[in-house]
Amino acid sequence: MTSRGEATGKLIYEVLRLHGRLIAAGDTLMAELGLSSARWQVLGTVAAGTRPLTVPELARILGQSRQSLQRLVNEMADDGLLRLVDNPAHRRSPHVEPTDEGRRLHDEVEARRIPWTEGLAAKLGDVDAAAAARALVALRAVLERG
Amino acid sequence: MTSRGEATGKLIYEVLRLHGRLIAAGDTLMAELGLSSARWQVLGTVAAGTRPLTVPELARILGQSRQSLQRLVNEMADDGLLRLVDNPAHRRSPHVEPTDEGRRLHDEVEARRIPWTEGLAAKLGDVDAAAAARALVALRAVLERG
DNA sequence: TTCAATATGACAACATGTTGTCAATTACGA
DNA sequence: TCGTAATTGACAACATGTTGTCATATTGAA
Repeated sequence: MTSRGEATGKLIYEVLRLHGRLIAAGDTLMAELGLSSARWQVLGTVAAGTRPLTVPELARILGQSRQSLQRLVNEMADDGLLRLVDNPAHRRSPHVEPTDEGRRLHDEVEARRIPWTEGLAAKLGDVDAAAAARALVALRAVLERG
Repeated sequence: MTSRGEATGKLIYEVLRLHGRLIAAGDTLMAELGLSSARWQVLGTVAAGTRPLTVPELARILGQSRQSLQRLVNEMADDGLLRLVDNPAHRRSPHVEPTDEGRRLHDEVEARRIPWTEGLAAKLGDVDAAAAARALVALRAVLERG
């Protein structure tokens, strides 16, 4: 094992370890809103997007299976957070949009997420989060290519 | 939102996006061995450890709930991969150890994981994976404290 | 030593994620 | 244009993860 290999393996291991703690923290932070981490991730992606997305596109962005996202989106639509609107470019695959209630909830998510993130950033001191994020983007790109 | 906050938020978002792809890649890589990502993570942590671990310790290391790990460990013990041995320091909470079959499987996991990781590392070019891993460790430490 | 707080295993209910399958639609090259 | 390959939604089966609860064991402070 080369030292570069060791470092990459460590990075992957840390991504796996961090994930559970981020989900737990997110669930706690948004519990008052009745939103799970899975749901505010979807809401955030849909609400922040500049262009409308279909369910399969959402799944690719979030790195999950098409079927998982389909079910989650259907449930969130049933709950009045999302709306499926005609996609002129594809008769079968509608665009996913937040409803007014979805947008309102997303605003509340952001109102909690931003100060929480700022708190983390402050405690991170001089850690270069931007460089780390770029490394993760690069790793994701490699995984998506191969 | 400060620029440090933005960077931390981006880092968190990328951890969430990357996780699904790593699980998928791991499942594919180890499918021949009949091991899911959840199982080879447990096997790796138990097999690599210098000291024996209890189920709650494993859960804390992997960032998951005690109950999830308990079930997974019980199932893997039923399948002959793990063994629960008396813990002199705690009558109720036994140590989790790999069986011979578990160790053999772990060796095969490593025989697949290492070249796969080296391949990723090579494709990552001059990305500083070690620095990124240190940033994730720091972020995890902050989450675990707060 | 005693006793309250904490930790642990077991179980249940549920949310979230995976794969596989199928029919229908869409995309694309010959 | 035609025909095949890829995409999509729906459904089912299952793995993995969460929380809550309970009884029991362990720990630590008075």
